[in-house]
Amino acid sequence: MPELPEVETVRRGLASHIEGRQIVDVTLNRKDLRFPFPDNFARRMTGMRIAHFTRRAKYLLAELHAPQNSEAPLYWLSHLGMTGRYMLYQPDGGNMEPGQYAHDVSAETAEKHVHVRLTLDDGAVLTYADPRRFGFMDLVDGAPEASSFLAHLGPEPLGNGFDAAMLYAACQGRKSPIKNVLLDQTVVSGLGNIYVCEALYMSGISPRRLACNVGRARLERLVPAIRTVLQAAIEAGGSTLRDFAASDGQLGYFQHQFRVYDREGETCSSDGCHASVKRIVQSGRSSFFCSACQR
DNA sequence: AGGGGGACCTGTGCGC
DNA sequence: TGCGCACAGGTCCCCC
Repeated sequence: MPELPEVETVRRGLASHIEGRQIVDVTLNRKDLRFPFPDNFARRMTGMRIAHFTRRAKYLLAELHAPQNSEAPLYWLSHLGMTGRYMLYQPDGGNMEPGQYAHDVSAETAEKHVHVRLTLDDGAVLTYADPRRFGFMDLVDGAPEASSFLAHLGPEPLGNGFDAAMLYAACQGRKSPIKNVLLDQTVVSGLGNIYVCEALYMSGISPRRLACNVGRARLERLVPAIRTVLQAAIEAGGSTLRDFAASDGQLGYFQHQFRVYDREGETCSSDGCHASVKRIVQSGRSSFFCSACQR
């Protein structure tokens, strides 16, 4: 469940429960996901304490420390691919699954694809399920930003390094559609198909417009639109977290409403517009937009 | 060098 | 009810 807001929701949901905990057991049900697990993955994780659980783009990062020693930390990196999901089974029965998503398979189906199981020192069990196995995990020694997975990522879209000036620079000479540029994780990292469609709709820019033909004024609208769309989705995820906290994990489906994504044929939701939402395919992926509002 | 298309997987939902 | 096809949040890799 992959875009930045869902990954951030997973991070927020799990962080307070796993930070400070020691990993007492790691079980792998297979030797690979998208890539093989690194050598001695389970052995290297076992006994470590989870100090911080953070996010970079769509990656989750756990900083692990060996107890009673001050060696440099080890970083556990994971990416959810398209269908990865974490479940936390707590000893008091307050189970939780943060960050569910509209296209998820059922919980029962996900159960059949649990590939990793961590037991923590408070008795909680953290599982990772991933039916399509596009997700992956790695262990990183030293600075995680130097990892080959993170080294080439562009700035965080919600951070200070992302603004209209840098996006304008990135668009110069780019003959591909603006949509493709926004999906390029080396330009800005964390956006995916859904929120790019939503942000382009919100800022009135056609997904087909070539990046080199998007003027400064449009980019000045696009950047805050991206931020607004992501923030709203994170807040919607946060509201589901509260539902989960009060339940046994069966409630709180991710209810974020999309304005254009997956709404082909529906009437455009902009005031006074009676056009219908179109779907086209760009670089093999669906784009949803209003050809009247977006130019 | 940049960009497009295929590959990696399984599940789901639709039309016939 | 069953079968086949299209499609799904991502990104890596090859080839033009």
